[in-house]
Amino acid sequence: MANIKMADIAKAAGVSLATVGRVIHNNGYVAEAKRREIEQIIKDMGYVPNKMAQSLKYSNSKLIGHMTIFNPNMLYERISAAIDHAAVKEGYHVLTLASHHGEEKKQIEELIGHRVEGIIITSNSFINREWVNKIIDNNIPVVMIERGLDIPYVDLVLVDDYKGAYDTTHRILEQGHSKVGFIGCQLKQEVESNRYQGYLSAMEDRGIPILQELVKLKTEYSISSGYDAIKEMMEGMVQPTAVFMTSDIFACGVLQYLYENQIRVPQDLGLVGYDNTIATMLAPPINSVGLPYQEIGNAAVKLVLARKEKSKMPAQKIMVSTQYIDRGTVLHK
Amino acid sequence: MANIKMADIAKAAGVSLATVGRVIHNNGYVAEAKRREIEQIIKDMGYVPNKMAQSLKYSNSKLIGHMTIFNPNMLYERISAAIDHAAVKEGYHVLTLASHHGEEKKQIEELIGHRVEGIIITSNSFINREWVNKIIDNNIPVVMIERGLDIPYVDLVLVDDYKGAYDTTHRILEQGHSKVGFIGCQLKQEVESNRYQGYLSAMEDRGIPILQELVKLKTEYSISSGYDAIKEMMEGMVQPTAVFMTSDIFACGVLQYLYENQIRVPQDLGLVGYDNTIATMLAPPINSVGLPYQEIGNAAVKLVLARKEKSKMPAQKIMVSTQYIDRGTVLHK
DNA sequence: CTGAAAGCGCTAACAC
DNA sequence: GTGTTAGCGCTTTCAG
Repeated sequence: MANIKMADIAKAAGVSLATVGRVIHNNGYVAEAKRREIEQIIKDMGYVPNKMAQSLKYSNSKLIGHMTIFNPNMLYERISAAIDHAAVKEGYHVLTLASHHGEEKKQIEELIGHRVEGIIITSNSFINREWVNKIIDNNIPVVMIERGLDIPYVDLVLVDDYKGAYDTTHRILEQGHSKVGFIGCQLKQEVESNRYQGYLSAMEDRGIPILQELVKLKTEYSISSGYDAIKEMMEGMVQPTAVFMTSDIFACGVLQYLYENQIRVPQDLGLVGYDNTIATMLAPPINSVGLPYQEIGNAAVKLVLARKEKSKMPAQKIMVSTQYIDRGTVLHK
Repeated sequence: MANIKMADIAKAAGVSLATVGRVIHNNGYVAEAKRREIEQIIKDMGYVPNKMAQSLKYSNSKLIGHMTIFNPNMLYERISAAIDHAAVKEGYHVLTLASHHGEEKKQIEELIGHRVEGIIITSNSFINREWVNKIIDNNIPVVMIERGLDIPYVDLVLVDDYKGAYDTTHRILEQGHSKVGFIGCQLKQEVESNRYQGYLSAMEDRGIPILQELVKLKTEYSISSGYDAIKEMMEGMVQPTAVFMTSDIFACGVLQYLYENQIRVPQDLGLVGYDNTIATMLAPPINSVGLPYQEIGNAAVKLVLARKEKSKMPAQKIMVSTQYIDRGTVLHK
């Protein structure tokens, strides 16, 4: 009762492969009685078409590759889920490879080997042009999410981080705060500098001077970086009345420091995170800048499939907007 | 420059398919010069063997299916990553389908269609015997993680939750606490009743009466359930001095309530969570009962591959142990 | 209305 | 040392 193939059905029904095929695909003419009989046999024997054989025949795998990197916060999980969801809607499945840095090249070969019809790369800072070009050379569409390289024919799904940071900072300022701290990551990529620029511009547009003591750029997104950053700030010369962080993961460390030192949120200090992943789990749940995960997943899959059709169309860039989630952790001053 | 196949290499090198095959698989005799030449051509043309064709030929897909359910905490992510890791070590890839309840049947058909060589089902409470049997009928090994059904030939990777809960409760009691609260989920499956029983037994073994006011069994694992549970407890007749929760996600809600009410951890109340996923992110980071994720992933993959060889061996059951992670959130009383 | 047969890309047994 | 060929499971055109 295992590994039934079309031929088994055909034999059992005393017909040819072609007839079974017609029944399965509901096309061509098959005598009604025979059709019903064959359908019954298929059900009884539990036959399921072999996708590998189909793929080989059609020269399409109905597979999309997703490369991502393990992430301290839950971005990866959210986007992965969104891509899965979007892909299934289009009749595709996703082969996800979550890499530890260093395995990228092998992974790309695996995906090409599987003849995936597109590769989505999420927020990977380590991918290099050479590998991406290898994918392109294989005529496989590449879509990069959140962190993109400017490569011909590589489509991008980007988050409007500048606006996200600007608007958020602006809101905090409108609440009457002026000592607004910033905790972010070093400016090695656009994501980081966009968020930082958004903060700077919003401050400047209000004519509020930037105090270097209130700006902390750490080397990595981590709980301890958040802890260290807020500690430095609070023990420094100037104390913030509100802090904007470019990741919820920073907020974890920040809240741990504040907890130890009995500094209350939002009474003593206002807080806003980014990504809106962990924000809701914290005590207190904090305001955060949310990304439209499903929209990102849909866009990425759409771009992959579009480029399959027209591989030489100019690179598309889809920009999605963030949404400010207000949980009351910034008080009016 | 796209979709190179063996025949292209053969033609470019002026040799037959067989010779190219020998070079690729490094077997048989090929003149050294020719071998080198062909290797160069393969590299230049960026040829990567088509796994679908190989799979069809070998009748093996080198794919393992993983079915999981979206989970409020991060269990899914952790186990998924561990399985991926273990599978790759064995030369397999994982097709992960994270279901929203209701799609299970279709998903199983997809996996069978892909001729996966095994299916791992993680902590899914909704899967039913009929579907699992359909998989077995297709001669595909099934391994269930954390929540298993007692079905012939279905291997299980279980967590020793009874011991995890017993030991944890025991430790808390040894710290001098006696009013130890319990926040868990309704006892619909073994996981839940094992954890509850562990708590009960540890209490009883110490001769400490169970106070119903200190036991809260909620309908779901969620932040708000944790919040409600602790609220009920703290506003009730008897207050706990420490609380054991069967999931870190409960701890989120608990800490939110405590924060609002200025109840300090661990000074006013001791706290221990479960899963050790979110525990480290909280303020304060709390003690938690950790699962050996990589061990679970390894075991699941090992069982799948073993059963591929001997499909009729009696069902195996691998029991893994939890580990208490102490972050100091239970004080000596 | 139904069947025969070619071919998707690859492997390996067999022949030279 | 190297080439020819059958066949993995499926689809589909072309003949009947």
